[in-house]
Amino acid sequence: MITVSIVEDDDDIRDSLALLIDATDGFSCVNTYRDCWSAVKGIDEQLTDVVLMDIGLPGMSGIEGIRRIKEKHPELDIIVLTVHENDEIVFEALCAGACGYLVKETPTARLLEAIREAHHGGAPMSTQIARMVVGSFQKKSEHLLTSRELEVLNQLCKGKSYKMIGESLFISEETVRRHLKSIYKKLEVHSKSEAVAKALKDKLV
Amino acid sequence: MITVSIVEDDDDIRDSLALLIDATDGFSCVNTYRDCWSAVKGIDEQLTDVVLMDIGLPGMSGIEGIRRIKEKHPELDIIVLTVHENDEIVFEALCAGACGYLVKETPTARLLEAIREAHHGGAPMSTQIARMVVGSFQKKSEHLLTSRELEVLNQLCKGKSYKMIGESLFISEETVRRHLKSIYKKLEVHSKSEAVAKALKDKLV
DNA sequence: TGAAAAATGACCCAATTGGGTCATTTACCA
DNA sequence: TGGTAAATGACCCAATTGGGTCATTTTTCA
Repeated sequence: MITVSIVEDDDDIRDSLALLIDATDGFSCVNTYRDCWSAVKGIDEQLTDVVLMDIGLPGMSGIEGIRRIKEKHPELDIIVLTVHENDEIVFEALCAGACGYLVKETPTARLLEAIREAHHGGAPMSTQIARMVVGSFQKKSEHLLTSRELEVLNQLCKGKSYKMIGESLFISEETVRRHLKSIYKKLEVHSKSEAVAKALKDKLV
Repeated sequence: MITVSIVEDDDDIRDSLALLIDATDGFSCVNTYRDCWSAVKGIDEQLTDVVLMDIGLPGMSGIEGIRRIKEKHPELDIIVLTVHENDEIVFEALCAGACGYLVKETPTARLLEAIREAHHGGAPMSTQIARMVVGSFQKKSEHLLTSRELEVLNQLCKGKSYKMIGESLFISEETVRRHLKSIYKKLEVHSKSEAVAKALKDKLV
């Protein structure tokens, strides 16, 4: 028996979800919440296996709610159930600790399967979301930097000093400085740390 | 009709995969390769929709092969098909440009579905892999750093100088230095760029 | 083959950083 | 309620960095 909590402000949707889950063999909807505050508090006392969570809620944002719930109960699986298929929100939700992301139009059969999947260590997502997530790993191949500059930037991201980079690449420290100047200009940054931050965030290395 | 290439060094597996795909309605196995070199060259001349790729190959590593193929044909979908369910390799493959990752034991029905899914903009993965991928977004909540130190580190990752961090957090530059010293000791680093690299790689911020 | 791009190296100087020591106040927990 | 951790601030000094200018060689490609 998989126990489920629902966080959803729309009364109709919340009730019909609860009804569906309770009516299905192997599932039990233990409690429902209309906002994040009560969910964070309620789940503390009445823990469930899976949480279905809307994130377009009034009051505390769903993202913050996910963060707080996962903070106290890391083993719990949270599936986001929402109308937003916006890039930013998907990644924020996953970073906050959601393990799955479905749009509300998901057919009930798939929704039940997703709950099962989440509880068994999976990460239920729509195919579009999955591609977005996987795509976020791919490097941006900016032809902006030359290959030598990329090598230097790479070393920089390992925390090396000019001197050490020079030794690694068998060039003088001065040449490292030359490359760095060029890199800074192209990336529009003014310090090592900014360059490293940009390189890692934009997956240049 | 979805066209498929196969890269796989084991003759038996390669042939039976090709046979399966050709025997299925809506699929056509256009060519097969026993190593990455010939695949990179061959796919140039005979482009397909999807590539099934083993990555435990002799010669050029499958990862490098993925990188080279995607470099020339970014629109092509590469599904890794392997026995390795090793963390590192999964992420390397995805970073290199693979859109899906399946283990070789995958039932044929699921494999065909995965090819279809990849071609329609999805990212076919086993449930365990999907969770690994999603899990990689979650922050490591190291209690190592104090909350104030995390704030400072956060600013540092935006490329700010001590002076600017001090202004942002309404503390003196000297106090920023104090926190940085403590952060460096805890993270075992010795420069801003190393700290930024560690913070971003380990998702501390 | 000849121009453009890339890679190499040097010098100067001000600003920033890294590491050391010392000290006070606030917050929290046992 | 008393000790410990956290947060704040200061000074010193050597090393590193960032930005400027200048110049040569090698590679690449039209």
